[in-house]
Amino acid sequence: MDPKSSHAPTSDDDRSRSRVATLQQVARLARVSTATVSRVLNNSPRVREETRRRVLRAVRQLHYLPNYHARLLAGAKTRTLGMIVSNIENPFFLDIFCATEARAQQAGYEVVVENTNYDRQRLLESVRSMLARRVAGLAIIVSEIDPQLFEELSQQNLPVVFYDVGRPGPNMTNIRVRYEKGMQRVLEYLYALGHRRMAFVGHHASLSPLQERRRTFLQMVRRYPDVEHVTVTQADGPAGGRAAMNQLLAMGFRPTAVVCVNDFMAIGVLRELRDRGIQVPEEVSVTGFDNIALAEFLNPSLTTLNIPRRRIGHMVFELLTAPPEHLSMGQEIVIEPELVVRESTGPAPQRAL
Amino acid sequence: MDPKSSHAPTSDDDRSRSRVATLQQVARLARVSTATVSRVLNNSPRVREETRRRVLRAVRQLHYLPNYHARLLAGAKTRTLGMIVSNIENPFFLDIFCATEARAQQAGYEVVVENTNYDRQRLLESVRSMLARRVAGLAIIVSEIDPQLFEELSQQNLPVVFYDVGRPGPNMTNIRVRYEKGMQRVLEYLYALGHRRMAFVGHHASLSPLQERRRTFLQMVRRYPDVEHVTVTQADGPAGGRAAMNQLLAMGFRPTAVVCVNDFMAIGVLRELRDRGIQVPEEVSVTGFDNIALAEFLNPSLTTLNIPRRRIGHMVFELLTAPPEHLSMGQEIVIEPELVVRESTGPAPQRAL
DNA sequence: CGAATTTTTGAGAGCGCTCTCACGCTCTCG
DNA sequence: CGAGAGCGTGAGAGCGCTCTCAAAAATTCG
Repeated sequence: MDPKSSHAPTSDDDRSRSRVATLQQVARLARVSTATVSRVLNNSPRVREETRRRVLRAVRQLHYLPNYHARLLAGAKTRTLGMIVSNIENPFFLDIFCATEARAQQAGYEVVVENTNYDRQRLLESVRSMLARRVAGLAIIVSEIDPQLFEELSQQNLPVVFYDVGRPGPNMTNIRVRYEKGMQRVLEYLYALGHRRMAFVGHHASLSPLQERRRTFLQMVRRYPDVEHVTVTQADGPAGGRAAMNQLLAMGFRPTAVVCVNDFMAIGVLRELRDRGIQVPEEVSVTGFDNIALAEFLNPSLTTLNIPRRRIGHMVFELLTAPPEHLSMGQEIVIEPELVVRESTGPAPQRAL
Repeated sequence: MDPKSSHAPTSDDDRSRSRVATLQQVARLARVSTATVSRVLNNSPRVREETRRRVLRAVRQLHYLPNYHARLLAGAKTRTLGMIVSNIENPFFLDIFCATEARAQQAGYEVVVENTNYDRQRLLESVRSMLARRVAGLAIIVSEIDPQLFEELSQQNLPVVFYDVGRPGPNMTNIRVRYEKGMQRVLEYLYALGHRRMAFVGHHASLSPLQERRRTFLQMVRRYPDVEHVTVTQADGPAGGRAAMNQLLAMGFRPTAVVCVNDFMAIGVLRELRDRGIQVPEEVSVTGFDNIALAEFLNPSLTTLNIPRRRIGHMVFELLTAPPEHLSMGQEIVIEPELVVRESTGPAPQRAL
């Protein structure tokens, strides 16, 4: 607006400069020092009641709001945690985030999330951004991973929690889900029901942890020499699941059981089967993984493996905020998935179609 | 650890102090001034190639990462946007966030979200926290609202976008969905199908914008004097929807159509009906609002009103980052929901049960 | 009532960075 | 060959806050 709004110091009258008030201005208005204002804002008890009131009045009058960055820079301790997830649209990740957030909120912390979309590059960027923010702790709940990451992270003196992809180290905790155990349970269960033609629906084959899951499926299924099997891979999510089921059928493979890498994809598998008039579970059984809240609302409701996301979320918070000596040596927390049987699975059909 | 780690300047040897390197240290190692390091880090072209390399080597050697807070404090412009939502677990909000985030990411911005859980107090806290962070723009996508908010916000010279609950003003844009238009369409549609006993499933009766929706339903339905109707209220989400349907039936009211305030709740309504063996849409029709991605994956798939969340998300980004003169006067963007007919609705049953 | 405490307050030094100036250096050109 | 133009660089002043240290004010007590 003002063409001659120069950068010259406006001396006394600096109202016009920055739109927001500073501690300095509050102090001036309240006729006290900045130290005193700071004390009031931080609830230091060593302030006379009358002074406190005077300061608070000035704060209100100027619509003062402390500058978070200045505060941190000046030495206040952060109460911000960072969390990086692969796909926040997948309820699995979202639930963990929400659980951590709830705990954090309660304890006066904040948590900022970033989404990588299963992109290694973005993971690196996100980590750097979190470090630049000087978060008090960082949770890395992703499926992609980069060896470089460990190096960068171990340099920092920062509590880090990994999910699945990490390895314990100084200040680093890893939460590991015994995926193979879960897979084994599913396969045993399906085999016992008579299934001998199985498909695995996965996503993002290029990422090693996800690759791993596919491998686990293959490994486990080979224990049953009489089981035919096939694996397909699509994008994470219902649409990907649907595409996967489509692809499977297009290949001419007609499984009696479809094992999905997670519930989110299973939603799409279920949908595609219904579209084609294939009955679940009468003709095809479907399983997921995670036990997202939605699983029991689906029609048919989904047989899956439970992963205690709420517990994990809380654990993440505990680990990130624990006094450093508690976790300086690094540890690994192991979680066993439990089979939750619902409507989407049943005995294999008597005769092949 | 070191009991005598005093605050005395450690002169040359300050490696032991802060764990992370500073610009200063990088400058020292590279034998240049801090200004030059800053120039290199900010890709200023006016640096000799050799100097740049020397600096970058020092950066790598020290594992240097700029301190975001110091950077901002020193005058760099923020590339962080804030978004506050009522319930991030509701795909409606999540989709808007993701759409905004995607655009932001692309343009080199970040967006930090906060979740209020429909809590007025938390909304206020979140807004303050965002202001303290000095975000470049703030999107308030919530259903609760506080008159005090407008005052606080209009004080700041900050682009703000409201969804539904705002009113245009200086630097403030409001995105308004013509809810009543949507409701009208649904009711016309259902009426034409012969429905004469309808229920409305809402949530959070205490919040005026949500109250408003219930009121809109009542208002619209009264245009049809021969339609019996009832409204119930539960928590947002599938579980709430289920409880609502349960409550409805427990009241002895047997609707032929259930109009849900959003898709998220409709999921639960569908589930409860199926549990009770009530056929959808043969015996009861169900509608949602929002057209979340899941709607078409449900069984039966959900008739709903589309709200272009992706478009809204992009719009939010545009509005928050537009040059100030473009929106200094405030505007209101109006969105018309469109009916999307799927499987969950059909003609009213011939005779009452 | 003055000394000894205790409580309340202020001055000022940073925190780690950006940015403005001004300076030195290398070129160009009259 | 000297003046002027550019480029590359360094010095240093903040940004808005917290915190230490010491001084000032209030309170207590012999």
